[in-house]
Amino acid sequence: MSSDICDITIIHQSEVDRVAKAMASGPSVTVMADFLKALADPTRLKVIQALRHAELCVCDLTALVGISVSGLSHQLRYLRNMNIVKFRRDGKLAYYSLKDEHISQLVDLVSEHINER
Amino acid sequence: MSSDICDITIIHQSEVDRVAKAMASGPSVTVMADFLKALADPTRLKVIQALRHAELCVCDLTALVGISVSGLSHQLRYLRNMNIVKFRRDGKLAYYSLKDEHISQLVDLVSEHINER
DNA sequence: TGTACATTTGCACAATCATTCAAATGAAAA
DNA sequence: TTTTCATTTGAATGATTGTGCAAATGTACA
Repeated sequence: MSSDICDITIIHQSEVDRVAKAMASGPSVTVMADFLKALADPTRLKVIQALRHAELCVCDLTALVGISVSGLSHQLRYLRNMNIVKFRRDGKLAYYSLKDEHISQLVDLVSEHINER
Repeated sequence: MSSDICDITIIHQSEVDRVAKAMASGPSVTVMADFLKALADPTRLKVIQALRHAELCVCDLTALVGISVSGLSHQLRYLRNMNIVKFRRDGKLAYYSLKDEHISQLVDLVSEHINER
């Protein structure tokens, strides 16, 4: 059983309908992809891994991550906008830390997944 | 207490050392980032979400994802290389499915995280 | 064999993005 | 105030990547 819609050939129409309905619930893939994109970068991942162990200022993070100060600052703003990290200012220094525990869980799950192959 | 190394200013040397040591264990951030990158795209996420509900052939996936057949094929190869999906051939059709349960867990965790804000 | 259809592949292009440099801002000390 | 240092911002650039088109491959059927 097959049918044509807008140049797209659908082989199993009923299955497609069923899956399409199931996919409709839950957050949009765009939002999810944007969030995952925030984690899918070596520099940002290093920042997150570092902040799991301590609250750190920008220049200390720079040493740990191995990037220019300004490059790091760009990434920190990115992570701030995505609600992944927060910061507080103490004199001349800005201290960054993780915003909540979800991120740690996710990173752990990814670690496990990679170790298990 | 501060010191200079290669133009990088470290403010809290002992903290940096401690965190650097803690970060050394576990899979490399590059590998983790590559894996996350495979999920951090709306098209690929749609594919994954669809395959969570059924094993599907390429043309059915095309209809569900809303992309050209060749574009989808490129992404499927990508996901295959990353060991995220597998496929079997049945006559002219290629049926794709998720390779293991880790991916589903991860997607669920991301969904939850997004819903909780 | 040749035809028809599903899928893959190679190439090209537009868009996104991570990074650096230079300049600006914030904040404390002199 | 001026100076000094930590951090942020804006602009520019090189690299990566998601996508579609056209051609090639795989597979079954006539």
